[in-house]
Amino acid sequence: MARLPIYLQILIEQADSGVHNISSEGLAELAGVNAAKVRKDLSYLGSYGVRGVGYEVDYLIFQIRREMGLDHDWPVVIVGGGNLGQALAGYGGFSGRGFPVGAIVDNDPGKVDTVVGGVRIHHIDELDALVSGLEISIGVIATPAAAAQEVADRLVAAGITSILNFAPTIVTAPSRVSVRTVDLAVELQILSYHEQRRANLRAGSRAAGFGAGSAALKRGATA
Amino acid sequence: MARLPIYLQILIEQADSGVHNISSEGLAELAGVNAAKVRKDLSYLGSYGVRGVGYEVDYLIFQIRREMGLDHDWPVVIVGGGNLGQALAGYGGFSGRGFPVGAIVDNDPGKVDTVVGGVRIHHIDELDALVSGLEISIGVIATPAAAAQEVADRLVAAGITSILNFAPTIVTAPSRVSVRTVDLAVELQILSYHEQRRANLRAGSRAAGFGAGSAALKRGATA
DNA sequence: ACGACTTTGTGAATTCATGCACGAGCGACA
DNA sequence: TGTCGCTCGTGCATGAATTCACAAAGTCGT
Repeated sequence: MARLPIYLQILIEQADSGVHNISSEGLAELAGVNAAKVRKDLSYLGSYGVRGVGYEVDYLIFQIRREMGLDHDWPVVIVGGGNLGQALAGYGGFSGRGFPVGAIVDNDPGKVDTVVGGVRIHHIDELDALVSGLEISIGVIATPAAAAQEVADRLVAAGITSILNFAPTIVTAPSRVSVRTVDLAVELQILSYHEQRRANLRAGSRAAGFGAGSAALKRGATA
Repeated sequence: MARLPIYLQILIEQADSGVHNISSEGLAELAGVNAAKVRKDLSYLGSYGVRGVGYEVDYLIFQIRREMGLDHDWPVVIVGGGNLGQALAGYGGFSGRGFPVGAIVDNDPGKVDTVVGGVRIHHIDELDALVSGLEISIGVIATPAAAAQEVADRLVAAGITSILNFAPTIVTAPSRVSVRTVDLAVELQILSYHEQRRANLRAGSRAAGFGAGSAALKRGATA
């Protein structure tokens, strides 16, 4: 499930705060979800809870880590040494959480041999060698949108089986390859949508005295 | 819905390629979803399709933009002038898509007055003035996890109504404020989970000759 | 040692999202 | 102008996800 990382994060925070046991209710509270959902999610991993007591934080962390494959590092290769690529390489949040940047590649010869975040940029033609040499299975696309699909194809050809795409475009890959796209602007657009809905609601309730502001505006605009 | 930004993106690409009309089927194909889903999603905006023909791309773009509040810019304030904050400020993907960086603030006096991505860093104490002066309603948290909640509180106090949180922790805010957390490492963890599942499946089928690799491993580890 | 209390794990019910199938409307063409 | 073909909009069924509710199982106090 996509919620396991969230639980894991909370559990680690709790462990750091010296908490040894946590109930499904407590965990649900911190994660902002339903307690039964937490129990179902965790029961999917096996029966690691103790009735009347709760879950032992450390053991649960261990089990989630194991289930998610976080009991060892997964080196990643970043494609694209531009603004975003450099930021990701310099951003400590990757290495610090089990995803060290094994390599950075770019197609611009001018960028090759530059050092970013302690890692030297290689030419993209060396991708295959780097991937097999460092046993990398995760690739990060930090290129402009226009290049994203071609990069994805090259990553797949090099043997990558998981792709994290930051380019604002949809990339396709064979079904055996996992692809996740994170478009930072899309996240903002979703917030903008909420802002707009709030604005519509305010306008709607002011104008018509009822709550269906969005629908009212829609009809009003087309009438 | 969370799919509108994806449709929008595809539609803009199509418009740039000179396409004037698109059917729900065509759009579904490009978005990698079901055609009926596309029609339902779009019908939620109103009846903007023409039977027998499809949807007029430009008009649909206009309508989605309007519905999502993307018909005008939403300036954002970035809190945190560190690695990530600088990267976000320098990353063109924000300004280019209607979210110009109106201001950057940091609590480190040493960073104040530095210029990043064309924007000068202010001290966080000026947050209120900047937010009201520039009519900013979206805040971006690019600080370490430990500071995130306090920053969120200050953003809310300053009048921000939407928060995009890049810190790897859960931040809470009043329900009138929208919060989205994007934890880059969590995205990688989800990929790692898929990698692990693939590995488990391979191991499971090799060892036992059936597909329930994950469950088999689980029982094996606890027995 | 026993009973009261707490919390898990899970079957059942409900809600939500998805996909199908088809009627309705529009353009094209004779 | 009438008919045919195409595609939208949407009621209905199916399936997944979420929530409820409760028995089983454990701890703690006496």
